[in-house]
Parts: sequence; C-alpha cells; structure tokens
Amino acid sequence: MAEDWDLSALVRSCSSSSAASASSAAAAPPEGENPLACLASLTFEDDDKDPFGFPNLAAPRNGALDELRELYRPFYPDADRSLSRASDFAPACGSRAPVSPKATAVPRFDRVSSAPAIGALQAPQQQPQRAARHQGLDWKVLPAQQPVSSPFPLPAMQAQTPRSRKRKSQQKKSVCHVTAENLSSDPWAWRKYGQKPIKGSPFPRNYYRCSSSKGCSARKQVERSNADPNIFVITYTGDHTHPRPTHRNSLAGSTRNKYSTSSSLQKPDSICPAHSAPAAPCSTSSNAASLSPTTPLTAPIDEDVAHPCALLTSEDLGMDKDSEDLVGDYEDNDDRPEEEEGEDDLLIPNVAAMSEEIFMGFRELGQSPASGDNFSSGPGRADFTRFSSAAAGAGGGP
DNA sequence: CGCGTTTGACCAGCGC
DNA sequence: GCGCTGGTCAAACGCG
Repeated sequence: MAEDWDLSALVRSCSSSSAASASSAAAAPPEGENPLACLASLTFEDDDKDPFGFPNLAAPRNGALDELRELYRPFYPDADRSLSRASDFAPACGSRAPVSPKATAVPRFDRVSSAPAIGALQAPQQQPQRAARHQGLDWKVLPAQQPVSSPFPLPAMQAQTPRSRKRKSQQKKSVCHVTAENLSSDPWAWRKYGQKPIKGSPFPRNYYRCSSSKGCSARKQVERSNADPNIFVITYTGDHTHPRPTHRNSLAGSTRNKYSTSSSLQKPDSICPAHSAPAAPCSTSSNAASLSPTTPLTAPIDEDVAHPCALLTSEDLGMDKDSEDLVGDYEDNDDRPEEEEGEDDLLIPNVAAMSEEIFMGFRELGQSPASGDNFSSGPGRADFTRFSSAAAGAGGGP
C-alpha cells in the first residue's frame, strides 16, 4: 500500500497529516479541496473569536514573524518590509475578524482570497502564505476573473469555457503546493482524463476532472515540482456545479492504484521519497505525478475533513515559479477589485451555503462530533460541520 | 456493467 | 504564418 501513490491515497494521507497543518492552512485554502482540508483541521469551535482558527496564526505571530523573516530573506530581500506589514495582516487574520456573517462563516477563505487586498499585493500574500507555510500549507489562489456564482467554490475558477482550450494562463486558477505526504485530499471525486509531459519538467502533468457530476466543470491539474519531487503542484480550475459528494462515486476503477504506466514519466521511487511516507494509501508518488484523485472515498469524510494541505510554498520549494508567477501576475494586477470582491464573494457565499447543506447531511449521518470522527481520521479534526463550511469553500478539490 | 485509467491524437492558444 | 506547447477528447483496457 505504501507504494500506491494514487492521488487518492495521497489525499487520504494528507488528510490525516494535515490536521496539524490545517490550522495554518486556514490561511490558504482557496479552493475546494485543499481549502477544506486545511480548514478541516482547524478547530472552529474553539475559535469563537476567530471563526476560522486564524487566531492561531495570529497569536504566534510575533515569533512567527521572525521566523518568517528568516525564511523570507533568502527569497525576498524585502522581507523585512513585507513582514512589517504582516502586522496589518495579522489582525485581519485573527482578532480582527469581520463581524459580518460571511466573515464569520468563512473568514479564512476570505483571508486567503483577499489576501492581496489586505495589504500590499505581493507582500501581503506572501506573508499569509508564509505563515501558512509554516503550518505546512502553501497555496495560492489566483483571483477569479469573475465571481463564482456556483455554490461550490472550488478552485475559485470557473470554467468559463467549458471546453475552451484557452490557455490556462488566462483562466483563473488556484494553485497550491502540497507535499506528497499531504497531497491533497479532496472530497471530490476526480477522474483523470489526461496526462501530458510538460516541457521543462521531468514529471508529467495529470489532468483531472470532477467525476461527481457530468456537468461539473471543476478540474484539477497535478504535477510534481521540478525542484522538489516531493512537492506537488495542484491547480484547480472551474467550479463544481454540485454539492460535495458524500461518497466518491467511482469505486470501480478508481481503486486501481496501480499506476503502472504513468510511471514511465514519473518515477516515484527515485523521485519520491514520499513513498516512504506513509500515509495512507498513498499512491505511489509516481503517481503523484500521476496521482489519481479519484480514489474512492470510502471514508469520504476523512478526506473532507482532512485536508492535506500540507502545502509548501513554492518559494520554499524553490519551485514552480510558474505557478507563482501566475499568482504574482494576478496579484500584481491590481485588479484586486476582482480578487477581493470576486474571491471573497465567491468563497464566502458558497461556503455559507454549502456549510448548511453539508451540515445537514452530516447531521443526518452522524451528527455529533463524535461521529465527526468518522470524518476525521486524525486527531485535531475539527468539528466536521465546521469543516463543511470550510470545505464547501474548498471544494475545489480537486 | 459501470467507472476510472491509460494513451495517442486532435485542437487551439501563444510566441516568434 | 508557422511551430511549439498545453489542454482535451475518445477509444481501449482493467478492475471491482
């Protein structure tokens, strides 16, 4: 099993491991899955003050800043400056949570998506990210060009052109870096529809589409980072047009984690130490490259809850400048209005709506937090309901 | 039988 | 306008 690197496997594993990092993740989960997962780990209950547990981040902040600074330096000489701004951010994250329902409901997403808005475009975002990173999370959301109308916010992007082959660069996407261990776990069922070698990268990119619903335009791309094979770059695109599945539908084929073929491109062994990592049913890292997210969610909840967002920042990884660039582009663009508005709106609303639905569903299933356990495999799993809300937003998952 | 994965081919955007 | 590259489609295949 350890060898199986299916995405699903990864996802699962992530979920469990993510618990800890999840709290931090809160900062980032833009899309569906990750975001959710991240949130999942958060304990909202305690966070009355901060609905999303952001407080954690904020609290330690002082010390964290220093750390962050250190981390930053190599990458960003201006780190000091940026960090200083962090203070601005901090309040937002934690104590200064907006009172509005939205805010309360999904403070986190907000934060994430609006990060740019918060302070400086770049600096601010980075900060949050960094913080997240500390926690193990790293993801970036590209501002959606338009607000997400769909109830399931996923990746923040809407596939505007269902089949448009527009270059993604133009589409909105959320990108997150995840370690193989934490590889994302999304509640969503994904079906792989393509794999392509990417120029400049030894690892192929895998394309997944949401299989929960035929009409769902949500898509996910998974590729391994050149810099660090352990890290996977997950890009979510499009929105889910349906509620999160309680169970992953596909059971049949999905289980086949055996990635024999893809291996050609991705050699897990050599590449992915993660294998050793255990995690759950991680599919082989190779797969990571070829990960298969579709994995059946036997324990749907687990995934949901768990969001593996042990994401790494691209910076950390030193990888994927592309993705960063993308993000940066957006950030740079002071289209912020869109970002802020769009993303925030998107995430929040969706989450709220979703949360309710989800909650209901969960309640039916089991209700109590205890039952929540089902969802959360790991300790630290926050109340599922909370997750749900978060998850909803996160949905993206890929 | 249903669903997911694999894989080659096709299509379209982008850069030169 | 051409070529490159990325993204998607669809047939074939495998597994439960």
